Formats: sequence, C-alpha cells, structure tokens
Amino acid sequence: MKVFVEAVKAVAEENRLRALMALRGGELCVCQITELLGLAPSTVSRHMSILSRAGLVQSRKDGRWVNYSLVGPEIESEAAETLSWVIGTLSETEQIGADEIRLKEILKIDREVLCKKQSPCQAKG
Amino acid sequence: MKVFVEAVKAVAEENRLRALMALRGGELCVCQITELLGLAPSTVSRHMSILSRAGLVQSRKDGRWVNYSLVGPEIESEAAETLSWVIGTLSETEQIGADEIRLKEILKIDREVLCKKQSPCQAKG
DNA sequence: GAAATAATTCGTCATATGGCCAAATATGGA
DNA sequence: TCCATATTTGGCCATATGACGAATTATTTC
Repeated sequence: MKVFVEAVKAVAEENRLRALMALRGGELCVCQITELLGLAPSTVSRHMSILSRAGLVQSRKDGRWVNYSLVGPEIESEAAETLSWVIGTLSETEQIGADEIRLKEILKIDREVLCKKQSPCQAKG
Repeated sequence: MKVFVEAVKAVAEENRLRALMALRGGELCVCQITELLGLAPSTVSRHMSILSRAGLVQSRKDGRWVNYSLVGPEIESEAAETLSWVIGTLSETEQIGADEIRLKEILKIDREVLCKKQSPCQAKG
C-alpha cells in the first residue's frame, strides 16, 4: 500500500505528469525537461527525484548530463503499472499536445546551447 | 488534464483509498466509514467531499444519514476510470484485508447505536 | 590542477493538506 | 415548536509540498 500510495502521489502533480508524458518519446536530460516545463532546474531535479524514488523513471548519467527515462513495463511493479495506466489514460489533452510540439523544437536545439541558455552566467566576473 | 489531476490527487491519500476500497461492498454512511478509519467525523466528511468533488463517489441522503457510494463504470469519465483502475490495482494489501474484516463487524452494528457511540454526548447538561 | 558547467542539495518562503474541536446545518421525532 | 443527532463547515494548528536562489557536487576540458 505504501509503495502504491507513493507512486500515485508522484503522478498527482501536473508538472510531473507533463514530464512523464514528455519522456514517452525517449530519454531526456534535466535541462530539456526544464526548458519544456519552464521551471528552475533545481525544481525539475526535485520532481525527477520524486518520480525516481517512486520507481516511475530511471536515470542514466552521460558525462555532465543526467538522462531520465520511463521504467519499462517489463519491470513488474505497482510503479510501472501506475505509469502505464497514467500514460494510457491521460494521453491527449491540450497541454500534453502543446508539450509534444514544443518538445520537438527543444530537441532540435543542441543540448550544450540549451543548457547555457538556461544559466547564461553561472560564475559572474 | 485538470479533471484528471484532481481525480489522481483524490486517490493519492491512504485514508481516502481505504474509504474507496470499503465502498466496494456497497454504500456506507459517514459514521460507518468514520468507525472504520478511526478519524473524527468531520475529517471523514471532508475526505468524502474531496472524493465527491473529484467525481469518484456520489452521496445519497437518507434521513439524517448520508450514504456514499462509488460511481459506476457506466459513468464515462476520467474519474470513473481512475476509480476502476485504483480498485483493480490496489486490491489486496494487508491494510485493505484487515479493513474488510473490520467492516463486516461494523456492518453488524445498528447504525443508530454506532453513531451514538461516536458522539456519546453532543449536548452536555 | 583550475575553470566551466549540468545537476543536485540546502535554505527559505508561501501555500496546500490533513487532523481536531466547536459551531452551524439539516432532518426526524416528541 | 423544540430536542436529539448525523453531517458539514469554519477556525486553528502542524506538517508537507512546490517554488526559487545559493551553495555544493560531479564531470569535462583546458
């Protein structure tokens, strides 16, 4: 029950749902999700860690980047079931449709450029 | 999306999940759910109104009592889908099993007696 | 090793949530 | 009408949550 509740709580938030839906097309790094959601990178990181702790996504480190992806349905768990259900049920809303379009644009941008755009001057001076 | 998120938020709470599962056997009044969950009647009422606003349960007034029941799957809505999914997925946990047993005992008690037991002396003096 | 930088963690804030009690609102019965 | 009483609503409190910016960590590159 605890595990199930944790998974349901994880998907009971609009920005996290949008992130999950965006991941349908394959893994994304934090800065790409950040760009899509229009939140601070730290906020997105926290959201992704909540999804990860709940067992809905997994992360893969790639140099300085961390890529998140959906757990596959072959992982038999309440989390994975929750994930497939959410994806199957939510599929087409206005918000998600708009996100799909914007994500395509975001994926055209080189990741380096995208990230720099977000923190144009981390060290000032 | 808003509707879906509201439904998911509604089921993302342990006591509300227990209430929903208890309603599988048919409608229950607030005092019966209160007895099962061991919370204050006002708290249970609030939980039920959250479930109701989200479209997962409906209420039927019967004299002084208010009976809540699950919305049927014939109501095609994201809320109803959420409900069937939760019920199908959560089905057997330790907590839910224990609740089933206790609910059987609770249903043996006359509703009048049960309610009086909960507020033994509303008006004092 | 030092600089750059993607991501995370920490500190803080505002708001939401879940709990209770007390008061208000129905409703049935005397 | 007045009383009893099942439920709801309002007030309050403690804790959880989501947001941000600042500081920290990890990793590549010079």
